[in-house]
Amino acid sequence: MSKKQSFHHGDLKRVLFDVALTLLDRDGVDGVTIRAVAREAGVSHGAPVNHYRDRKALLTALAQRQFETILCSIEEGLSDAAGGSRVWIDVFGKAMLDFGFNFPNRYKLLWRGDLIDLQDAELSTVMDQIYDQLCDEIERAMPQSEFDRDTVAIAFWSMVHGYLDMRLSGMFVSLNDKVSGKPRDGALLDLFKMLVPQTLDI
Amino acid sequence: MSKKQSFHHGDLKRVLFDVALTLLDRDGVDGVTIRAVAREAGVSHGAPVNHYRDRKALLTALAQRQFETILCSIEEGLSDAAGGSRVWIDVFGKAMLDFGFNFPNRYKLLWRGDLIDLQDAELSTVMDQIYDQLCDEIERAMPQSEFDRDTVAIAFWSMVHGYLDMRLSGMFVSLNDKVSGKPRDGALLDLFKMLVPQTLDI
DNA sequence: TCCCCATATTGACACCGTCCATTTAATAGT
DNA sequence: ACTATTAAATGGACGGTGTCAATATGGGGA
Repeated sequence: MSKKQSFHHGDLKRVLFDVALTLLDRDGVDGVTIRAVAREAGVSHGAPVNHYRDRKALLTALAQRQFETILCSIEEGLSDAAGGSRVWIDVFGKAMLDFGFNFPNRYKLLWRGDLIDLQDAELSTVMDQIYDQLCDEIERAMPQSEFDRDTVAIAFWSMVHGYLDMRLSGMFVSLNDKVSGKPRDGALLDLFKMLVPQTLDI
Repeated sequence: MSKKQSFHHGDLKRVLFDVALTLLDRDGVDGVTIRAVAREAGVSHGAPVNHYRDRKALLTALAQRQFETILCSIEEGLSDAAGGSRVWIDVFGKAMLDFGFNFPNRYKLLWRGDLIDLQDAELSTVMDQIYDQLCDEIERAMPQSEFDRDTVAIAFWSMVHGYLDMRLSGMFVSLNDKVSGKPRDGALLDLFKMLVPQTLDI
């Protein structure tokens, strides 16, 4: 049996993870500090090191889990709407945009290469899975085109991520006032969806 | 005349700015700390507050200057290559990509909405100038299209920024190995350039 | 039952940003 | 020319952070 549970605190690792996620949502990544997490979990500031080597390891675990969630959301969307050739744009786009707008702090963490460990095996695995899935769908949708899958995938992901990053960092708000509420969430996807098929002969 | 120069240190404000920029390039934004800048400038850690209210003010000044540089680069590019209807894609794209790859730490600072003051008047002014210039060129290139200027501008800027952000944060490197050196710098621009004119009837 | 060892505690160190009282010295006013 | 004003620089303090090391604790395997 051996419930793999420590002595002092049930399993502290899970508690630390959950607390960290709560703090991330509430205070942003700056609020996810080793000491704050420990405080909120009711343990001393030195306790977490037994479960997460350092802050970067904790944040990496958080990020990895979020990528997993996104991947699930994508797979779910793909299986639901199996069909048309341009579905991948909606599925991937919706998965990313929904996640980003619903959990801005979690989304922003995903791209803080300075705070998470990009060499982490589990993290890069799930990122690869998302990217490969995207490429597969593109390949399936347009077998032969003048641009290879990678270029289309990167262009698409770049646009979606760039849009989210600019929106979530508050840049658009401070740009021209005209832009503030301008881009209907799906506008960019509509644009990309109309652009790609016509030129890349799907 | 009153050369507007302080007593102890020539003009410390300029020195602080220059030192901060050097540290930014060398150590990233995390290295641009009030105390480090003061140390490098040879003054006490309390001195900078007389010229920059706090760290955010210093970083905002840095960011504002970089946007100015980019704007100049764009205007220069536009006046040089006055002509074709798709020039704006190359000019804006090249300006952003060149700046981003040449000064990755400076570029990344521009989008750290948590570290700079987005309400700053001078900062938002120059950001508006860049955005307006982009919209003007789009308007000039395609007077009537089904998508308004703002949508095209945001789509384009989103793609360029997203690409840069993902490259500079090291994400692509850790993604699929196939992607590592894959996207030739101009590939995305070529893609966008080929996409837009065909659909949006320039 | 007893001992081992993973886990938790506590304290230390070196940073950081920010505020404060104090000292400095350049300039303005007489 | 001398003084008063005032902006600018100093040094110390406070509370916060990450990380490390020494110590205490107690559950499970022998």
